[in-house]
Amino acid sequence: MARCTKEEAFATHEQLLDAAERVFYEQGVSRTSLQAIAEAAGVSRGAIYWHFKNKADLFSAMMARITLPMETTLQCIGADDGRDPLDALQHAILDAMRKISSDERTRRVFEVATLKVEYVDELLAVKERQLQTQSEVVQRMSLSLQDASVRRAVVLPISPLMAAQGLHALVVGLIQTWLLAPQAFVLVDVTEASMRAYMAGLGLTARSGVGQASMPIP
Amino acid sequence: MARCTKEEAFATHEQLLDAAERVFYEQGVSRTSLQAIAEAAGVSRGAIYWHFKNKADLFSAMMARITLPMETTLQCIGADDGRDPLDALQHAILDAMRKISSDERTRRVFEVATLKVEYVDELLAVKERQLQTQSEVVQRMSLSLQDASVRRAVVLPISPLMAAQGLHALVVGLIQTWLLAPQAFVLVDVTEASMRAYMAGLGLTARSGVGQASMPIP
DNA sequence: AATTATACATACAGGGTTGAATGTATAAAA
DNA sequence: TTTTATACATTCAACCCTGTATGTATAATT
Repeated sequence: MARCTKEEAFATHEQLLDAAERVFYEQGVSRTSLQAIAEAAGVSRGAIYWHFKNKADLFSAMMARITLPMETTLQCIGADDGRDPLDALQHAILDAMRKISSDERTRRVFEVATLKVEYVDELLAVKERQLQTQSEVVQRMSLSLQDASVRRAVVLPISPLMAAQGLHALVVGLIQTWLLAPQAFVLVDVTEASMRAYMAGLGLTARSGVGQASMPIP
Repeated sequence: MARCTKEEAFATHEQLLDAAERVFYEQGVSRTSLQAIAEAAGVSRGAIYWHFKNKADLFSAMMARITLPMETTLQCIGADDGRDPLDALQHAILDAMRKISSDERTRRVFEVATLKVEYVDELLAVKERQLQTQSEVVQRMSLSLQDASVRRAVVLPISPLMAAQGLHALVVGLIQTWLLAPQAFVLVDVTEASMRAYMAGLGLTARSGVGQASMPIP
């Protein structure tokens, strides 16, 4: 009830997000009351309304805390100018898969976002953000694939955009199906295998060496 | 209020499912009350409780009406003994994509199942059914891919199971991303292109001819 | 023709949730 | 040191939804 220091306020802010992750995961977003989250965080409902506008705002903040770091990582795959773009892309994807597999919290948030929330009304804004991010990711993938094809002096059998859309769908689908049945397969392994096959089908093969210059065929 | 004939009762049963599709699509499953569905169907809430146990049962029935036909279709891809298994598989997938793209109702139900429902509590049973179906589909895909590799006398670069899991993920991901942004790409086109690339990466190429016998390399 | 089960409609009880309004002790500002 | 804005806690009003129980007209049964 008493006013606390700024650090303490930030702490309860994080505790609320932590609690939201747990309770949303257990009960789904729509069935959890702000009362339940407040109790899980050890505060009153008033604290939630102080830090967040409503449940949608809280959910959005919970999502942002997990996805923003991953998105900024994805934004950088084009900036690594020295490395081979295909290697960078594949490594970034595999790193993301590793994180989803190993980090319990990341996995929980992804499961909530995929299976335990309804994107309607106020939460449509979150869906729009995902859509925006998705569009940017596909765009970057498209550029990386085209760059890789140029470096390898191969002609892609399909347009770079379609190739990127397929690759992105593959990644999204792998995450989705793995979340539905995590024991069905090892996410990183199947990702690596299927992604390699897909790349091979595009005529793109991984380069083990790093920093190789563009080398047209003789 | 009055008892009606069996055909009329079946009609209201279907009307309730129709109304559920519409209202669930507009408001999401958790936010729609049975009252709203009853009104949309032009009946009272009592009618719903007569035909269905509760909202979860109604949702499950709505899903089953759309997915059961598609599932039975998928079950048959291994039974077409005459045709090349790869062709059959690819055609079945493309047919499903065509249906999702063209049939408004199918698309709505898929969108509800993907973006507008939370798989918790009573609805976990529906998730389990999806998981079961998914497992069977992957199994069939695995067999088809292996069969195709034998007929073509090629060695798959990865295990048939992993290849099937990747293919299934590709399909699921294409549906998911397309539902999120239907105007972003043409579902059937990108599916055909990316699936062809994936198959090529597995060393499998489509056979235009039908009914060709197994032909080992000379 | 009488009975019975059906296919709903209506009424009822009960409970949980939201958003806002208000209270308050204290950290921070002046 | 006084003031003020902060960081919550508590209370309140209002609403809607669910499940069940009951009513009832009629198709189907015998």
